Amino acid sequence: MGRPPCCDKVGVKKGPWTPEEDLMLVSYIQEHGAGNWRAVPTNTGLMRCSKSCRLRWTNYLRPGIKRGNFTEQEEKLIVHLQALLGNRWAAIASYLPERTDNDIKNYWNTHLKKKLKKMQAAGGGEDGGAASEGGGGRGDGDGGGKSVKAAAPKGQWERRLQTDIHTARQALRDALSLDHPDPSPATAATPAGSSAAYASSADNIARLLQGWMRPGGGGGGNGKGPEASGSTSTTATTQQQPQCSGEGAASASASASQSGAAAAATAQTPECSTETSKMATGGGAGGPAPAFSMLESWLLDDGGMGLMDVVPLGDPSEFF
DNA sequence: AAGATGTGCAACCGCAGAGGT
DNA sequence: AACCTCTGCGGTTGCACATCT
Repeated sequence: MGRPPCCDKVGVKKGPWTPEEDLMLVSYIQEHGAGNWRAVPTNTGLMRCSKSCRLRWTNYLRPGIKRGNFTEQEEKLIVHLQALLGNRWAAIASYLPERTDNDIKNYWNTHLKKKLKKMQAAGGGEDGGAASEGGGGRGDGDGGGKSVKAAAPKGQWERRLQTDIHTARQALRDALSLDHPDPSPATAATPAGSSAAYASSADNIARLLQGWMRPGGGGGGNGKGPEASGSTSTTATTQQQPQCSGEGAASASASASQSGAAAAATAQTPECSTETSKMATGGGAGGPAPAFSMLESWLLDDGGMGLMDVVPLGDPSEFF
């Protein structure tokens, strides 16, 4: 008996999401929490496949997602991790809690791959670490990925990470030491044009999210945080972050970029931008997943405490 | 100014693993 | 133990926007 399709192909809407659909999805998740995706289309009346809803949420609407403007530091991390882990974007994304695997994957395919190729063509380039590490195995990342795959059962990337942890540490140390502590210039250097593309009319969604994230409960809707399981761990992390509406706006708005609306970026409050920059420098006290500072302290801590010692295997993101 | 080409991003598809019955 | 359903992941595609001629 063949497996039934995840959703009926007939009557299922495809293509870009409209702000209205986003709203419906967000308000549903707000009430019921993320999860049980199967029920989402039925309960919301969305003519979307459950998978599509989940994807939309995890890649886009979920609070705490940073979009565009990859910093140099992030870039290097990605390059190194890709060299180590291959195209295991979800695993890589767990090191960058504010980024989605899709985002990282896209960024790799559109920017980094070319960049590395260029560097290699130029004879190594400044990012020697990545280039050399990637060297043979990189290619399209398949080499690395497959070799790792062969070593361990698929879907058990946490274990593989644990196995690779020493190499990963080394690579991360390289990546971070190559870097200037302040990533912001890279961000600032990015042409405003691209970020403007994220402007949208969906700031109503942003407001919705804002209102949602404010309650002291620490976000995550009803605290269900169903996505906190397994490899979607990044979600759990980001949901704990004190949310800045700007972030929400940025995420919620991208769809709107397709409907060509106005700038939701304006919804960003001054405090929020401060928070955001704090996050960027890893100096954010208290809340916002200072990924890099944590990474750095982890790296600096040579006392033999592995990442996995700190983070329960099932949810590595809690480390951040 | 208009058309052609290139680039980037959001979304879809199919497969595989995990968990439940 | 076997089967079924749901969820997550990675690869790929198509569209919209930007840049160039």
